[in-house]
Amino acid sequence: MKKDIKPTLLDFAILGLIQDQPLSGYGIRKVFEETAMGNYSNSPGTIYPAIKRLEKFELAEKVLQKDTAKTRFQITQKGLLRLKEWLIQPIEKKEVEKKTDELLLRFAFMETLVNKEQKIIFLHSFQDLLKTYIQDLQTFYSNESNNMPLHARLAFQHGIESNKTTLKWCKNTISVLT
Amino acid sequence: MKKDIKPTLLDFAILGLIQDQPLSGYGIRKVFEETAMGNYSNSPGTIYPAIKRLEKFELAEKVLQKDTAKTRFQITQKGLLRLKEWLIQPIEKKEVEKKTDELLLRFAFMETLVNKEQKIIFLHSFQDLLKTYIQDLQTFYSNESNNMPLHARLAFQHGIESNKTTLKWCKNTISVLT
DNA sequence: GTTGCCATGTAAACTGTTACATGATTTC
DNA sequence: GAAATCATGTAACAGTTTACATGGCAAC
Repeated sequence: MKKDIKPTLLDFAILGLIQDQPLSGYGIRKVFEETAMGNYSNSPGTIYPAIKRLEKFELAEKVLQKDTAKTRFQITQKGLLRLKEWLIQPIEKKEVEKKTDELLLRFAFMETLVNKEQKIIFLHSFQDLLKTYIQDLQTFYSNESNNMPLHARLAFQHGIESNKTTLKWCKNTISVLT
Repeated sequence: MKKDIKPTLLDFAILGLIQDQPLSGYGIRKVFEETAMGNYSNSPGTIYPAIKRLEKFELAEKVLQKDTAKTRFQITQKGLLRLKEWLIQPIEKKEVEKKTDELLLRFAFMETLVNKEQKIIFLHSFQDLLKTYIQDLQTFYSNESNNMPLHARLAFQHGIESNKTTLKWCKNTISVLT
């Protein structure tokens, strides 16, 4: 039992951050606190246990320090593999509908770890699923908007427009990468 | 101690749903599962404890049934007050930056519970905070984009475009309501 | 008559939040 | 030398997920 290692989204966010350069726990907290990156908690009670989890799973490890500087953590080989696996896993319908942010995070971390073909596959898949979803939303709206209260209708429109914006981004990003 | 009743976002989502018509636990689950509404868990282990919470706080109560039909829950007077309080609370910077969905949900639930002036105040506040945030993002982008990896840059652009879309929605919605 | 959905719940494990605690280093 | 920030952690608690369990009712 307990064969599967199931890192949380936060775990992957940390792995993605340390894929380039090692960071201290505090450094990670600062990134989550100060940059626009992610809605991840930057509280010590979240970050330090998460780092411990990654160490336990052998996805991250302490950097051997020469001097007595602060302890920093780097990604392991196993961690890189697991991160890459997460990055290139097929996109699910549910993710497009409710977890756009997570997909964007995955894209952001693909820079060096994923080859160009896989990036394009990812973006095309994202694009196609978005098209279908937008269609569904619009069909629903055509059929139901007369029965919907004004505010529900307006909020629904926001959903449609948001997804259209993401679709445009997909198109543009594909053309940038090609 | 334990004076404060702090409903979770899920609690408010349920309260908003039952502000009109009573629903059963299963009915609530179906809404979360089938409609585009919210990213809220529809698992029984989440919904039923949440309903119990609401009952404990006296924000929702069982509907007295004549026949032996399934138990449904309705919002109480206290629940309506608490919901309204949540709806009209001032928007914080952090919410605009990281919790757009929650703000949209609040707007969707305002239909009958909040008067027109308060709706407009809400939308103007949302709009103003968005303008500032977009400015900040663009300033950051101008200064830093040359140091940013391609994927980070592209993901960042998505963030800017998303917020612009929401800003447009605000403008349009204000004009619809006025 | 059995398959599938309606309907409600519980238990264990885990994650995340909040608050507390501590000490070093930097800045004014 | 006081205040702020760097830096790491722990403990209690609350909420969510996952899996399990159960029974009624409808359809075919």
